[in-house]
Amino acid sequence: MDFRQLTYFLGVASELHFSKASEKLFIAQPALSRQIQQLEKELGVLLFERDKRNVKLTPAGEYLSNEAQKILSQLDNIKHRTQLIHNGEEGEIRIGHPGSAIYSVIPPLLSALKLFFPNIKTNLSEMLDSSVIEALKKHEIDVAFIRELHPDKYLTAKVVFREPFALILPESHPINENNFESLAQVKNDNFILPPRNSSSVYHDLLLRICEREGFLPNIVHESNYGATILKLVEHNLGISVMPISYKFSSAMKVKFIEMKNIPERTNLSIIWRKDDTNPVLQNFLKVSESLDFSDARLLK
Amino acid sequence: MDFRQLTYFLGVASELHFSKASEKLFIAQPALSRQIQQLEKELGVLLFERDKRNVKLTPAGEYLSNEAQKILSQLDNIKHRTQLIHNGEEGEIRIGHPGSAIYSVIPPLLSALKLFFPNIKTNLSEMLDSSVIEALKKHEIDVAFIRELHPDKYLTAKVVFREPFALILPESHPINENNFESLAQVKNDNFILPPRNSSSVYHDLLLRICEREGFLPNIVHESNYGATILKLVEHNLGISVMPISYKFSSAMKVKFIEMKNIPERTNLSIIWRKDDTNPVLQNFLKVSESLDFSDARLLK
DNA sequence: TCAACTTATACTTTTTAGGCATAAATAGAA
DNA sequence: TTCTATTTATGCCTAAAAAGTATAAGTTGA
Repeated sequence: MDFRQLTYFLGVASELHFSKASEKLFIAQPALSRQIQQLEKELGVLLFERDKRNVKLTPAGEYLSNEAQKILSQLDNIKHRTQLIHNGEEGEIRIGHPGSAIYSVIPPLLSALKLFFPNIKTNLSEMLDSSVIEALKKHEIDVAFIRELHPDKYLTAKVVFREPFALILPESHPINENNFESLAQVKNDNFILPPRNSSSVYHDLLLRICEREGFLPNIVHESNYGATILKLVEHNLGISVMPISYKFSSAMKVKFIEMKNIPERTNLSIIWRKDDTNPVLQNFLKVSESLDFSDARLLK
Repeated sequence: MDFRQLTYFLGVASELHFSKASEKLFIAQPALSRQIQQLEKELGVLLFERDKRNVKLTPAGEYLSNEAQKILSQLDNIKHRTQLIHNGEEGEIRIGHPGSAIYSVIPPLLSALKLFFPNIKTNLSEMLDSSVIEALKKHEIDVAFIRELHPDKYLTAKVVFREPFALILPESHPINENNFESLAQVKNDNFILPPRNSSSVYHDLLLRICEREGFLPNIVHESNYGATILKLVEHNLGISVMPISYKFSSAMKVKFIEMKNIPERTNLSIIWRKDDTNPVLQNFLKVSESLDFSDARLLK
């Protein structure tokens, strides 16, 4: 039994006339008769009752006709969806990202993705930089946003977004936007940062600036998550340095003082497996390239 | 695309190795390679990523693999069920019958059918003799039980059950099993019967016997349905004559006096379209032939 | 009884699938 | 680095299957 025979069978079943059906199917009548005979022989089932004048479906033929119709239309659907997947228009992409990306690149990116590829589903996993590489290599995610780059033979990364740092202070702190000039002003404050091993950017930045300003910061608390750090600052347990985009993340009572006058910026890079040919990933990368993640657009 | 190609595709998809798959599929490796290429070309979709060393499914191939598996197993199922229908082991048979048959042949027949052909469904329609012929010819039913035979070119009928008549009397009536001898004893009673046009057996029977006994019955009520007639008798509105099997039909307060001493019997025949080749019907007829609808078994 | 119509069969041609030999590419061993 | 083993792809030929043409055979209705 093959699809051709089923199609022929449906042709005869709908015409109930071999000659007419053969015309519609663009084959000769004897060829059609023989294919039907063959199908009947293979199944061991009489599908049509025919005399020299009339053709009608047997109950088994009736059943097969309904089912064959269904299965052929299913098959069309499968073909079509297979093609969509091939073109990367349908499927899922699993994205790893630091918590902060939720306040910057992710919303516009998902909007654009939805616009151009409405049938691509996304699966977002918030994860620390330290987990991203492993998750990619284990195929647990397909693409990620990451702050720090570790060049890797099997991965490609590309900076998509740069943003300045902000000094995070409790509301009661004497420093404010107007009187802030340099980090030296808070050299006696306690600092709260992510642990060095999970994300070195803050440490390195802080240490670099402090060094420039001639002091060594006193780190008193550590936490992996931005929201936790903000909460600790709010409760007067210390001050911090974070990417400015966290400003839009919550309604905590802390001050964000953008450090415009220092050259350091935090990069957000997109990273994926170099050899990943998944068309959904390719489309995801295209969309992300097409977007201009300028500070202006994201931070207003 | 045909089933062969899908089967080959599934073979490669499960082995992820063309040479091994070709062995399992009992064809040469180049033939397999070419069939897969052909499938890919027809779909316009790369199904496998292959270098000279490794073969793996693309996302589209992954999808197709799942779907193809489903559709091929569906197809197996369809083949199987088509064969069952061909053998008359699956399907539905629509049965027309007089109300009285529910109290005689139908229960043992349905039990036997269930036993031998558990996948045949039945659809019972109670109908008057007068509707049966038309319903059969309109293909509204496939087989029927009928009391009166009207020989018909397109129908075949066969007597399956004979039963004696009973005189139906209200409980208060002076005649009883012991003192009943002949219908002449009730020649002055009022009779309740089905209308002549819908079922002549009762009329004809009654008239024949009465004629023999030398009187003309007084028919005062008519009703098509046995239960109605019984109710009217119960309420003392007259007496009736009905097949003895109604005795087991209800708990109405009426007396059934079997008229053993008269030769007349009512026949119940099975009737179907002579040219109906529906295998379910054939099996139904076989089962019904295999049963012995003797009075003894049914009326105890 | 014959003409018209419809499906089936016989035979031939065309198309497609499959087999064999081998090329091409690559990983891993020597 | 070179060679060998392994694996998929390609070229070419053969075999099988499908489709075409002509026509037989059976049936209906004029």
